[in-house]
Amino acid sequence: MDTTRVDTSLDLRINSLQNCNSSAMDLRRDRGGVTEKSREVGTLQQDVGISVEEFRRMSSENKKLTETLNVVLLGYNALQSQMINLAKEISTNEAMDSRKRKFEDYDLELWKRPTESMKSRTSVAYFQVDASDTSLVVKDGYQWRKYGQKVTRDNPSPRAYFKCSFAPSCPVKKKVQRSVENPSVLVATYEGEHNHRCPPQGAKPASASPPISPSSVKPSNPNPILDFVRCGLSNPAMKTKQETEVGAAPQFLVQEMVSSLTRDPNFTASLAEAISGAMLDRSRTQSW
DNA sequence: CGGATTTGACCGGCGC
DNA sequence: GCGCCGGTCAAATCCG
Repeated sequence: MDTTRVDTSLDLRINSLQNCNSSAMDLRRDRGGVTEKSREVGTLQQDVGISVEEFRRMSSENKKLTETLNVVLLGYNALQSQMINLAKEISTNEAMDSRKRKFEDYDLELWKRPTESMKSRTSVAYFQVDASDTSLVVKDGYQWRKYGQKVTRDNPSPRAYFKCSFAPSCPVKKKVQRSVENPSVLVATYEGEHNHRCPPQGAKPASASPPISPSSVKPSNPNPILDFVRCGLSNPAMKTKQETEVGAAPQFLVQEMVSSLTRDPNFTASLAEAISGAMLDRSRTQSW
């Protein structure tokens, strides 16, 4: 985008304002004398004429800028739809086992229907812990009762199963397992929604810190996993961090997709080409 | 002693 | 039908 034009117009606006101000000051200073006044009126008329002309020029520039912005927005929308189509293709065509495929279809569904999916009952959170810490306890504001532990096939570290301590009145469950990629990270999968507020903090010691950003956990993960925490909102100690994650869930998904796409040199080149092409076409058709 | 945790057994879904 | 696997149950054990 041609930013120099914007800067010029702004400067002109400032200069014209300065002219007006100085003229008004001069008028106040030279109250006596008709010839002085008539000379001043002539100067003011000149200033007004210049200002109207500048105003027209600025309006014209604004119009051009608005049109350019529309072109950029159209390109953005086209790229966004291409991104969604690409995500669909990847999820359906890639050769992977059925479980992983199901998971990605679920992710795609989240992408397509974010508002409905945000109401879904499964969520994932990541907790930074000491790699030597073998306990699978995370500090998420709620009290849990462990009811099982299993070693799963895809992860050598055991998976712990927890129920909310308010069960059976509260049906929420969670699974906690150490990340395969990063042993110092616990992955907590929550199922269901709490129908009560968080118990007071300090009731039960826990080893892990509050949830952390997944982008700092899985920098090499090419497949973004929806990460948000719905519980703990009523707990002031947890509120700031977790509210951020809840609100930023769709934003995080977008950021992950953008970052994974920008890691792709082909996509970056295509994007740069598309934008520069659009800009060049625009500048050719417009008489700047 | 009561609540929480551990751990082996059991169950159901799914693929072959 | 069988085996695999994830999830759950429940008796045993631990701990404050």
